[in-house]
Parts: sequence; C-alpha cells; structure tokens
Amino acid sequence: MRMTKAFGKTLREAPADAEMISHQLLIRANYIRPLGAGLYTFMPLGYRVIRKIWDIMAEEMEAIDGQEMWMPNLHPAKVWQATGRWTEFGPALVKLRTESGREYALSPTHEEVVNDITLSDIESYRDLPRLVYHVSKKFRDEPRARGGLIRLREFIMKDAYSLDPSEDSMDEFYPSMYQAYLNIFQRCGVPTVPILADVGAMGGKSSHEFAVPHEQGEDTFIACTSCNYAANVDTAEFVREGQPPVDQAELKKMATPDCTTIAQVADFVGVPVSQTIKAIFYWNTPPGRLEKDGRFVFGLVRGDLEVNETKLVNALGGGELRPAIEDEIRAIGAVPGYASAVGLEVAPDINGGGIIVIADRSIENGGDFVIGANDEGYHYTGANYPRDFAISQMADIAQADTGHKCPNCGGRIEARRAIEVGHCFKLGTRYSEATGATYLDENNEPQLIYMGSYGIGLDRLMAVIVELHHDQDGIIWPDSVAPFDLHLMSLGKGEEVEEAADKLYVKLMGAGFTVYYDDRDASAGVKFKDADLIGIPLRVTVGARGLAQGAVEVKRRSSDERLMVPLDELVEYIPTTKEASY
RNA sequence: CGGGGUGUGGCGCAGAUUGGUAGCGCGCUCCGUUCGGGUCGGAGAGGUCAUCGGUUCAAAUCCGGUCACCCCGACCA
Repeated sequence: MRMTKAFGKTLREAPADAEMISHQLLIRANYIRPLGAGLYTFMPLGYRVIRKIWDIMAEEMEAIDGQEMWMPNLHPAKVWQATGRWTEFGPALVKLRTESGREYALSPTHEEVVNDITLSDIESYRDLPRLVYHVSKKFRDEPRARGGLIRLREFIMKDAYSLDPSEDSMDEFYPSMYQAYLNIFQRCGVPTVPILADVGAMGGKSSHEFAVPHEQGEDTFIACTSCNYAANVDTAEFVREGQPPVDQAELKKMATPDCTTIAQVADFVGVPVSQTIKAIFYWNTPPGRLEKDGRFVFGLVRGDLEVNETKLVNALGGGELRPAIEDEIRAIGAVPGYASAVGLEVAPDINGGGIIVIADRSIENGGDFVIGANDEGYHYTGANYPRDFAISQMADIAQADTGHKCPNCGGRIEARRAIEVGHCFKLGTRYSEATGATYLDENNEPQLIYMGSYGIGLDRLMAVIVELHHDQDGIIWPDSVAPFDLHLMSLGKGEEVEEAADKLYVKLMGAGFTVYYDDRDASAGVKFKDADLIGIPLRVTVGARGLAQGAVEVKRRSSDERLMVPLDELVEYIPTTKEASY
C-alpha cells in the first residue's frame, strides 16, 4: 500500500476524550474513527489488524475441527422468545420493530440461531459432536460504552458453538477449546489468566473467562498468591475465618447516637468491625417479571465484608437487583442506619411469605455481634445467630478480597483488575430444553443436545494488544497481527532514492511481504514519527546516504538497533529478523 | 439509573468572571525554502460558537430546557 493513496491520516494529537492509551494510539495512528458512543469505524489499517486476528482464530478453530459459517445479525423475535431470552436477556438486548410491524432482535450473541439450526440439521447421534464458529457483529445496548474499543455497543466477536450428545462428551471436548483459546491469545501477544466466572445472562453450568490483568480493566478477579486458584470476583469463594464465642453474651439494647455506619458503630461500641453485622437492602425483580411485582430483599454480611450483588442475585434465583429506596426499607419495619433482622417477620425461605433475609455464611464465623435495633439511635450488642434472629436462607453473598483465605490451599488471595478478552461457557441443555432440540441415540431414543459457546471480542482484543505493546512513540505490533510486514520509506527528494524505493517496493511484494510504503513528499522527521506511531514491526529506510553504499537501513520497531543491509541481500535478510513467537 | 465534567473550523485549545458580532497552534490549499527524527517563511480556504427557547438595542459569553460525548459509581444503612 502506497501511503500517498492511503485513506485517512495520522493525528498529532488524540481527541481529548480518549483516556486509554490504546484508544489514543489507535485513533492517532489512523486505525479507527469514532462514529458515536461505543461505535467505531475500522479504517483500512485497523481492518487489516482485525483480519490478522481473525486468521489466527480461524487456524486454531480449524485445528480442532471447527467449521466457519456466517449467521444473520437480524433475528426474528420468535427465536428469542422460544428460549425465553427475549425478556431474560435484559435491557442490553437491542429490539426493533419495523414500519410493517415485524419484530427483531439485533444479534447480541448467536446461541438462538445455532439452536434453531440444530432443530432441523441435527437429527442423529451420527450428527454429533460438531463445532461451528463465525466472526460477526454483536449489538448490545450497554449502559455505558467506555475505553475506546474496550466496551462497545457494536462489536466484532468470534463465537464458536459446540454441540454434543452428552454431558460427558461436552466435558471431554471442553479442554481442547480451552487450549485453543490459550493458543489464540498467546499468538496475539496477550498472556491471559483463565479464571472461573459467573455465567450471567448466558445461562449454563460453568464457565471460564480469559482475563488480562490491567489497571483500567472493568473486571475484578481473585487470584491466590500460593496456588493457581483464580476466579472472577462475582463467583470467587474464600474461607470465612473466625469462630463463634464459646459462651454467648446476652442480647442488650444500647444507645448509639449518630452511628449510622459500620465504622462509626464499631468505633463507638469499641469492637472490631468484624464483630458487627452489616445490613443492606435491595429490590429484586425476578426473571420475566415487572419491577412493581418484585420483592424486597434484606442482605446480611459480617461487618468487615462486602456484599457481592452478582452472588446475591444468583442466590435469589436471578432477575434484576437494585438498591432499595428509603420508603421501601421503612415499609418493612427496618430503620436505615439502625437496621437488622432482629424482630422482623422473616420469611421461612426465599419463596415464603414475610421479609426475605439472605445471610452470608460469615455471620456464623463470629458472634456477640453489634447489630441494629430497628430503633433510631439504638443497636443491640451480644447478638448471635440463630439465637437472636431468623433468616430465610444462608448463602455465599460476600465478596472475596485481598487478604482473604484461599478456598483451595488456605493461602492468601488477592484482588486484581483485568480486562476480559474471552469467555467459554458450558451451556449444557439450557437452550435445547427450551426448544426441544433433540437427536435420536443408538436406541432410537430422543436425547437433548448439549451446547457450549465460546466467544472472543476481536476489537477488544485488538485494544488489549495495543495496551500491552506500545511505547511513548506509538504502537509496537507483534508480527502476528501487524497490518503489514514492512514499513518502507524513502527519504529525501532525489530521483535516485525515489526510484530505488519504488523498485524495492515492487521487489518486496514480489517476495511475498506485505508492505506499507511511505512514498509521500514529506520530511524525514514526519515519516519517522508516523512509522513509530503506526507500529509496523520492521522498517526499511531508503536514503541517499545508504544508497551510496548500495544499502538500506533496517530497524525493528521494538528495538533501537539499526542495521545497514545491502540491497541485494534484503529479501533473504528479512525473515531472519522475525520476532520469536509470543 | 445516580454523580461529576465537557460541547467554539478536521484535531488540540483560548475567548465567558466584566455581553459589543470569534482567535491561536496543528492539519488543509498555493508559492518559495529545507531534505536522516513532526524544517522555515509568506499568502489563503474553512466556524448558524451542540441545539431550542428566554433576557437584552446587542448573547459564544447571562438564564432555562433538550441533546451528545467523556469519567466515576452501579452497594455497605
């Protein structure tokens, strides 16, 4: 590609609202252009990178017998209604109704489409197992797009779908996909940490997330400092430390004026925060119901811990969760700032009548707690479960955090921020059950099909690559995903130089290299700066100085070394500089 | 959804407190100059100041609504 014909140009300054380095560099270097919040155009250079990533994924998918196909992005409402996700998916699902009254969803993912095909094309155990994948656009009305290519409303995803005859078969296949994912990220120059994750809106029994540790990541995961335990904070377990007292103190009411926070109460009474119980209030709207038909939920955790809302919503059986408002809290007889389950009419279980109280197991790891008295300005001391109050259900709703005890080895865990680049789900029969997707086994018996789904965001991955591979001057693409192999430039105006560079351009392409050729009539400084910014791995500079000796300068973007290589040895020399695989 | 911030040529910004009809740098066009790390000089093109309404003789500037974009939070009573 001749730069004099290139569409778009580099920018000296990034737009002020670009915060992440990948966002700034990708815009400055002419890889992407914004259209709206979470919506980007891939410029020719950017699209080439996407295609490179795409190719790597295709190779790894083909290697495990995956077959590439191409599915629609406009989905009839009925396929989403069939699986129940027309309502269950939540507000992120983009729904549209045409003038003529037809209803569609804009693909946020493709389980429904794959499932629909299995209904017609998977009939026999002989048709299983199968693996299909495609790379296509996904649409999600994210509440907040952010970080350039990190969180988009329209994005590019490689999603694979496995179809198996049984759970065993699915489990047996899963590791090969897991390994393929590690290979893909490795080849893209992005080391990932596979972590246990929450299944969220996808449904199914378990999943792994592939996380890239990063300060500006939107995910938090927990990793053990002594063993290899790693899990998303929304699912991470930890050992609750602490014992209940041998002799329980008496429950006593105590005046605690102006103590509406855990810290204030603990300080006033003179106990550690772990000897208090924190009460938090939510409004839960069960799946498929309207908010007004929701229910009040009272959460309890030991005072030194935090509630994890994802864990809580899972304990409740799903749906939406939002903080309760003061009126709702008072309506059940609790007093904000001085609330507890003591004296409330507690439901016997999560579907029973009364107030639903979900308690974290941590309230059993301790005792003689300071707890609200549901009376303005008063707390109880010496509160113990179950002696002094009832709950509806005990669950794991507390958030794991740095310093907690590892559930696997007993070592210490720590919380880290990360960007999620891929996710593998064992969906099981979640979709086949909803739609009756079955096959006939050897005994002529209908059996449900087991599905797995495996996604990677290409644009997000591209941004992460830049986050990991750049310096002050610009991007430093790994060889594997660079938009071009070589950045060729001519220096100075001399006819001799121009001619030599033109010849070299043709020769290098003839030798099978992809070449970005800066043939502009620009000063040396401008060309060098742009080359550094764009970040093609290998730079070949043709100047009068070197030409006098029949040589050109070769420099890797990732190194400061410059080498003069004789013109007639260049084509042979280039492959020897390939960066070792990542 | 809540909180904070920002909207002025393609990009980065000033002008607003003290209303008087818009300016700088980069980029772009043309001429010359320079030619191995964003050369230098000159001449130009380009803006209903996000939008709607209000106050005023007069609004980028003051007041109100709306929209868009960015950041933080989606909790601890």
